[in-house]
Amino acid sequence: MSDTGLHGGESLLFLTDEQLRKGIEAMYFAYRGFTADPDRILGDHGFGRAHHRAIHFISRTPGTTVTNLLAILGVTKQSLNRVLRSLIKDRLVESRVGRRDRRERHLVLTAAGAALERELSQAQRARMRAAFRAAGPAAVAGFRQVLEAMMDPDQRHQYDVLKEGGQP
Amino acid sequence: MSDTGLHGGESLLFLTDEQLRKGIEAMYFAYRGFTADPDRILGDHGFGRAHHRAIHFISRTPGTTVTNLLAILGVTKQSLNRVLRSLIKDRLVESRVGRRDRRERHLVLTAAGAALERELSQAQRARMRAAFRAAGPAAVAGFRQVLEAMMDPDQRHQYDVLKEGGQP
DNA sequence: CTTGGAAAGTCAACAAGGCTGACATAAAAT
DNA sequence: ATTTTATGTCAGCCTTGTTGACTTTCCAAG
Repeated sequence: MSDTGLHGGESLLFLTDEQLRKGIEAMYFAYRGFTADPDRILGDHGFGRAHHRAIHFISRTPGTTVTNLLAILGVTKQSLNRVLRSLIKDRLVESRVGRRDRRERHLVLTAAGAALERELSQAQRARMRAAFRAAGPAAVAGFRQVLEAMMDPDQRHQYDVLKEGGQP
Repeated sequence: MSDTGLHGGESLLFLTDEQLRKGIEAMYFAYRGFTADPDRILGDHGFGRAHHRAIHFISRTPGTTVTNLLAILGVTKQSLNRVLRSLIKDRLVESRVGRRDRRERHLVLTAAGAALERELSQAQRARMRAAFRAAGPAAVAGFRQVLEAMMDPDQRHQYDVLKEGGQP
């Protein structure tokens, strides 16, 4: 652990149940704000949050396979498949049969898909930017530290792979 | 449009699209960790996340009315009613007719309801505590600042009312 | 080469929990 | 007496999760 520096008679007041409860409620209300703008946009286009997640991660790692996406999203392939099918039908995502392994489907956004992705991520970034700016760089660093410590190890791994990787 | 507003000589590197994207993904993966433990417990008991939210806020403000809960949770009364009905049927929540205003229903947890609430909140606090401890007090302060800045104003108001209030 | 299993993806059906709309009742407010 | 408010209920729809059964494709052991 990151040298908690909590020994001797140090104050652990930030670990009281009361402080934890505030953290829990902050997480709950903030997440609703976090998803509010994309949800509105998606509703206008006739999609849901599940579509957003697929679009986001396909945009992040173009050409990813269904199995890969499954690991990131942590849902069943049947559930993902339904979402993917509607995105493909509406020409936002293209599914390409793998060249080496023809069982695989490689997923990429079409121009229309990329346009929706931009619309969604711009809205979400705008809110995040406002929050970051209001809180300042030091707070942002703390925010990220706590969130990373809160992830399940598996999810944390998915996050880390994306974190620095990006599109090479 | 990275580096939206570099003025003066100030470094706004923490507001680049790349940093914002990491914040967005951190929020997504962390929220999954945040809900993972309660979801497991709820599944064992045959309830869902919606029941958890109701139980949590009834526990926080015992005797609260349905309308009040509606404002906090931001769902329709039909949706909340379905959840409440099953909680009442299973004797986790008690609905008491208002004394002053007999249209109102005041909601309180039964002993069984309080027991489940403890089980859920202990699990959730344990994870939050581990994350807080790993990140340290300064990070926790930043975490809360960013989350509060990310809330919608209405939600922020609900949060503030609860924040200091507790049970009077 | 064949065959048997594993991996990738698809289809069908069900459940939870959102939503809207319409309506009922009781009590408070005017 | 009338209107408004708080609550509850029925019916029906949608999204998004689930499990089970199935096909296609690949690969490796015989």
